[in-house]
Amino acid sequence: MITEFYISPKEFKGPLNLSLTFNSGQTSQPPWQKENKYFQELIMVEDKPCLVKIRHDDSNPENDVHIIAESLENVPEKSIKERIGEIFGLTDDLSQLYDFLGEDPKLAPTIDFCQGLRLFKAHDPFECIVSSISSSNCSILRWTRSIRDIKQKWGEKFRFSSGDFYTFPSPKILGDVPEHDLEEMQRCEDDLPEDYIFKNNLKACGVGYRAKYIINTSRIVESEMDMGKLAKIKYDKAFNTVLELPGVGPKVADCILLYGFGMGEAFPVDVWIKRIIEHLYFPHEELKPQEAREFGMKKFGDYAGYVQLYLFHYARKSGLLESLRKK
DNA sequence: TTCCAGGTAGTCG
DNA sequence: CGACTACCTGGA
Repeated sequence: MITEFYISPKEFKGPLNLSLTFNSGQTSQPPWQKENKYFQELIMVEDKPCLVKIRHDDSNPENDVHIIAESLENVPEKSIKERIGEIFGLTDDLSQLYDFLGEDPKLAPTIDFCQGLRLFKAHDPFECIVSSISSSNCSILRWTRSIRDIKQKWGEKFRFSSGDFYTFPSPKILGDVPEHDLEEMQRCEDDLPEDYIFKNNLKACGVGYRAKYIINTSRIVESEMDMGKLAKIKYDKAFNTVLELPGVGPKVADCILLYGFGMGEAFPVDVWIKRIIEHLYFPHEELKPQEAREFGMKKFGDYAGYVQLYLFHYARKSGLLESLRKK
């Protein structure tokens, strides 16, 4: 069953640039698959699998956002629209954000570089947790490939007119997956051909030493972490909670809370954000990551997540990033 | 071919 | 507590 509708830009505040939002390297989950002019992904709406295709002609901010959703069961348009709004931050008031950025001479230049860039939230918090762990000390190319492989191997497959799509596996399933070739072999029956290639294990997805973090994190999420509760508690408490997961340090914790749980006051500090903050605000000092995080949270408050996003994209496009490369 | 980027966990003082 | 380093993979 197909649901098709439009969202008028009058329904949200400030501009939207959908391609920019997808391609700004945000660490929540892999970007959606592009087909023709549509970005598409399988998401759960009211617990029902739904292939959502979204398109926006970014050249004109007056244009409507076009949505085509394909589902096996009936899913109300209103629910799909709400999910889209959450995921692409359509309820975020960018005009207000730009007023805030404009007040700080260090941040004002980011506005022109990032028109319509919005926080791209995860559609599945657990996928976001695993993505964030996989992304640590790792290139975007590599961890997105890993997540794609994990979905194909252990997710549930759904067939749509434009192809097969997979859900991200549940914590229960992922917590019980073999860590590496040896473990997969030990679990198998003995009558395998000599040249059998083991590939149904986590390390075969290219996650490296993070495989055991992912498995142990899955088990904790499955047995003792209430994701629904996590979404409702305050940022500070949530931060300390997710910090306890193996493979989750301060940077990954903040990515999980920002992208997976929509906590805009999180300020994820990677090596680049640290260098950018030093360059802009502490030109003759070297900060520790923790100090950069505290500075950002205090100075940017509820906008911290957006400031991080805007600073990084601005630095990348303006050439600042290149000039800050190692030292 | 070797080298290196990139957060976290573990170890040492 | 702070400082230092091993960890895995793939792209340069």
